[in-house]
Amino acid sequence: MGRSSDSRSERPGHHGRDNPRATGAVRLSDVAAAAGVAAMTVSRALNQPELVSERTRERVQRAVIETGYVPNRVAGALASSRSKMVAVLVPTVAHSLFADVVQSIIDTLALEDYQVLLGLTGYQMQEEAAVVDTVLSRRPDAVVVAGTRHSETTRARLNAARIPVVEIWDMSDDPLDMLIGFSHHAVGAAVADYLLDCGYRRFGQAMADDPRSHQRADGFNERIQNAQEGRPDAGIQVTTCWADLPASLAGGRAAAASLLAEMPDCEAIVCGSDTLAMGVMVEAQSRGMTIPETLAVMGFGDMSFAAATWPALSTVRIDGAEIGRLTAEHLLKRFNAGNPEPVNEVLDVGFEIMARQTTLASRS
Amino acid sequence: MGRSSDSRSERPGHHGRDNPRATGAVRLSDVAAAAGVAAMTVSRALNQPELVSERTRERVQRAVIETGYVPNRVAGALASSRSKMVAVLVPTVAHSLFADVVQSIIDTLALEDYQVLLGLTGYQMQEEAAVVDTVLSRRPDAVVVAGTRHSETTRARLNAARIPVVEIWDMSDDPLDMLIGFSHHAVGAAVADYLLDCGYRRFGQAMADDPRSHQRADGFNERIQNAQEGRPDAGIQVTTCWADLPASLAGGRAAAASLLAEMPDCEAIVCGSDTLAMGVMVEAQSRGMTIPETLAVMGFGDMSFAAATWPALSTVRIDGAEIGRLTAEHLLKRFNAGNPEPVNEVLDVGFEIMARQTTLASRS
DNA sequence: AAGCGCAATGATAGCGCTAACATCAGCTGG
DNA sequence: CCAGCTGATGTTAGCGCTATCATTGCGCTT
Repeated sequence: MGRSSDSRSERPGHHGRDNPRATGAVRLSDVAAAAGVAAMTVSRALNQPELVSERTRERVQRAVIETGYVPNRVAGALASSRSKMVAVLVPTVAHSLFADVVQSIIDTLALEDYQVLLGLTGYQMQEEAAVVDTVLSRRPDAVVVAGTRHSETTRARLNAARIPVVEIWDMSDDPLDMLIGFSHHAVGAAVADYLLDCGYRRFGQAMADDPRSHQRADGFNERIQNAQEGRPDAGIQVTTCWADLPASLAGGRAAAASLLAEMPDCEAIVCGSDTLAMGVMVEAQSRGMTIPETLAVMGFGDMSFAAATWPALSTVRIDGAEIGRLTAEHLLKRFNAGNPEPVNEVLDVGFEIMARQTTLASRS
Repeated sequence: MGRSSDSRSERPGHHGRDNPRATGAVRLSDVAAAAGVAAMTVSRALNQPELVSERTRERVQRAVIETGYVPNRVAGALASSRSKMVAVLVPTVAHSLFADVVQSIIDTLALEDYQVLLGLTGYQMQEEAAVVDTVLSRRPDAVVVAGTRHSETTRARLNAARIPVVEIWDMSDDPLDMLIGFSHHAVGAAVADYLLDCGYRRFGQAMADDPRSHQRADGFNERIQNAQEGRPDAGIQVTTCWADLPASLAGGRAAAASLLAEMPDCEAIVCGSDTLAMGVMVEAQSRGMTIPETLAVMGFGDMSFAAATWPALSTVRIDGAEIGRLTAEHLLKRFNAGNPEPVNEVLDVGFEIMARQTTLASRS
């Protein structure tokens, strides 16, 4: 059975690598030659194995290992117009909330061999527009973007791309396509309800100066307004301090100092993030104020350290991993259904108030 | 000056979009037609504007806006074998240390319009090998990978790719190419020196069970060994407890409980991360132990909350953002130099012991 | 035995871009 | 007055893969 490669004049020793534009890497055709089949058969054996006989599949597999072939998905994507990439755009990843979402999206998409192109938008719309253009030039199969407030250009470009788009982390009545998030406005309102219920009346707000924090502040303020309209003599007061981005512990300390200067008898400070809340606590404790007796503190995010501060931080829990998982699962479903049409669906994953020790449930 | 498009029989109304494989998106040739130049000229106007006359450049610019053209970099990458993508592989992004590095890499690379393909390797070598193969199939212009311990396949594949590789976050004498990080072993030794210096003798270790933590533990133990050889009667003891991944507050509590059970008179607990350290503190405080008087605690990472715990956590500071920036800058330099040859260089960015309140500088 | 369906494989023609070379006008200098 | 250069632009031929259609061989029906 010695194989006779005698009369094959096609292969003159070097593998056609005399072309100056070739990359030098092993190609599909090299594997095909090694396996003694056509290039197309190798492509199928790798991408739709069920269409290839077992015998051939094995031969191809062996040839792949033998040649050390690493598929070129750039070429594949061009030919098939499916890139198996999902662009994920978040303001920052150096913040555990978004990091959780990203981690969970990547993990879930990896199950079906999709990869993530990560773009950081900062907190500015203009930056977002630029990043959207850049990632769309990679022809991703879908885009995940944090937030619902986009510039007109951004919306137009995303629509023109005719790929699934998932907006996350916010609520909106008018999604571009799929929307998975929670209402920041509702969070603010729920926090207001909770604290009013506890009996607090004189509030400080230490918020980061980004759109989502503004929504939560609005929700909070509206609910406070309502409460006041009911009983004009309730004596409810709110003072707000906007901290610079990115939200930091130092920013929280500064905000607390400013709030306490303006409103020395402040009873509770509502914070835009757990990090700011920690800063507030440090500042208060450094002034000898006891928490929660003299000053209550409320965070946002339920970051890993929140349960471990002393006293343990009351906060609002958001399940970023869940948002990420749902997002990825939705996309995989869409991909497999082969339907790029917008679904115009909204999924509210909600939130949870974690009443711990920095707020007093009933201060008589 | 009405332009006469009379005798041009080439364009029959529809723009050649009858081809079933065309994506329907605006192409370079559409822009070229709109601008009245050749496709190649548009390509140059966008990518090497200095080669095109100002008049033409402006006309092209106008045509791009008019048509809403978004370049197809998949095709561009295939044709030029430069993808303008950098693959970044880290164990996880849901950990502020790595998140800082990733953030900083993305931000810096964005300056020259490079994008990041993010891969998560978990903490397992096998996973890493799979992820490396997947990302290499996208033909990135460089790979950044956390860690220096790779499987043989991984090393072979990275070498075969003939692109710059930067290993980060660890030290090694034998880098694949560029290496930017710090020595975990040295961190362990430095922590041991510091704590011995403070006067501590009976140590617990609460470490996460990953390779880097092992290196730090080894460094710590070796230094302790040395100290003991000098004076055999010093009475130095070390007990170690390995916590499950991912490192969590709860894991820290459990580890502390286990260590204190085994070594009730433990004086100081060295932790694999700030998160574990917080868990240890919570557990200790819940038992009424005072920190640092009864029990000292040392963290690792100097995460944002470390300075804000009560008492403030002594820890080891790593500048992830700096590592990321240096990595990205090195790569940009390599890209511009057009040199894919390995440089075999090692850059140690070091670390800093942050002595705060959970350790006592001189007890006794 | 002819006809059909089906599974497996092959040949061909692009995907949308850019490298490499070709062309062409305008200009210089001997 | 034309070879020789320079700068701007055009033409051609792929990059390495996959969609699509064509081909082949085999078993089954009637």
